[in-house]
Amino acid sequence: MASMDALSESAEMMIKNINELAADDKRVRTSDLAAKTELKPATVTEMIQRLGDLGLVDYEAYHGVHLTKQGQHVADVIEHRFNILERFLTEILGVETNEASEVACRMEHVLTRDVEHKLTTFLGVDPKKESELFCHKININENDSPKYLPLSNYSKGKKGTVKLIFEDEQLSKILNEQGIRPGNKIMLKNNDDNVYNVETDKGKFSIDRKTASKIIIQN
Amino acid sequence: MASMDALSESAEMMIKNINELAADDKRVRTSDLAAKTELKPATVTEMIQRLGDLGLVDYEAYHGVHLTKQGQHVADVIEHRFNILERFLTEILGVETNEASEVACRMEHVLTRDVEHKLTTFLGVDPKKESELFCHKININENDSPKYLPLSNYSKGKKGTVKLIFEDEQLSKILNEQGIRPGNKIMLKNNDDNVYNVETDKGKFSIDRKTASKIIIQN
DNA sequence: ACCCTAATTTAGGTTAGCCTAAAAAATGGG
DNA sequence: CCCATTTTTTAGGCTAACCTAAATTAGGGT
Repeated sequence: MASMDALSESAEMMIKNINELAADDKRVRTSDLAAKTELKPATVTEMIQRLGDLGLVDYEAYHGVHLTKQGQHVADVIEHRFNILERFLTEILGVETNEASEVACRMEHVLTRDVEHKLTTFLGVDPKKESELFCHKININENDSPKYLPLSNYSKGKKGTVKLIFEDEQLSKILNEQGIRPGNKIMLKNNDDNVYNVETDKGKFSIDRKTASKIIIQN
Repeated sequence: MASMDALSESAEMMIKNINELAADDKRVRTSDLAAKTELKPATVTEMIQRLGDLGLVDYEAYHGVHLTKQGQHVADVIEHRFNILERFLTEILGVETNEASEVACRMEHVLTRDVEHKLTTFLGVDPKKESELFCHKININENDSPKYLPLSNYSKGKKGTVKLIFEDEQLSKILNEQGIRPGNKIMLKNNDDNVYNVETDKGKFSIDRKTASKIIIQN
């Protein structure tokens, strides 16, 4: 499989754009790609021919392109990298949307798989969902993740110690009574998008996602 | 001035390497740059001539290069971007050092000023500068003999200024973001044996005792 | 079915960024 | 102070990624 790392930024951008223009499996036309990428049609032709040689697109002269399975995989990876970078820039750093898009669009080409995975974990997306994207499974190593994480980013079964609870005094009091307080042990039993089921020495509790994001745990 | 954004990654890398090889204002030799960049000497010559045309280096045939004021500025920006990216990758994401360096080295060329600043803020003050700040400020204050106490020794209702946070870099970053950082005001609202409820200009937080003991406050 | 237009490709040019090989300049030991 | 060795530059070549202009093909309207 043509390793991603071998692809130039231009090539990756072309694949990304092909993917974004591909409506219900239809072949994407040269002129549409030219418009989207702001390149001249002749340049697009040259590029998609090269991508064809690499087996990333199915190119037929005068009849546009279609991503191959390999090409689709590359597109998925790029798209995911763009999304997490954009989320990081806007949600965590507070960068304005347009600028975040632009920067994410340039950074997406230099992320490694490991950094991508760790950033994803940091942002709180279930890494298992992510791993479906890849043919070969990522080994989700327990001890290579960041040491301090919001409860909302914890994965099922993980245990840790509460370090810090943000913001809400009222809430803090309630959590306190349930044994969720700085210094105490906590374990995330399981969760879905909105509900985090945890266990402390006081028993079992269900916490909503927003609240969970304010509870920092040390593993 | 030649806007940074106009520079290619290669050009920026060359400037970075010139800067790193420049010992006490001496001119940097082509062969040393070739060794460091793993490019051929002929390629280095070509590049530094182009940088010379851009006014970023002072190039004299057969006598190496020296960064101009403009070139030095570019080098400083790149270096700073590299440092914060590397710190983010290692300290926040937990990426292994070698990989963090490599990724930071590729990302440093695509950061905007705004993202650079926001990431810097996110990471907080450079720990080295932090300790300087600590040393300088100790004697500046107060008719009252200033007291330096760990937060864990503070009594209810007492206000003070955070001076130093010990030991834990990871945790330090988190505290930093919440306004618990050297120089900032903090107030202990109340506490029991294990939980310290404090207020800063960023809001209210609960901190465990062990953590509180690492936060030194000046009243 | 044919032609015209729009879409596409080919042909050929440019620049940055790399290379090798050859020429030129610096340098230092006798 | 001279020449042999090392360092640097020049000359010339290559590829990716862009371009324009010209040739080619596709496809719709009559």
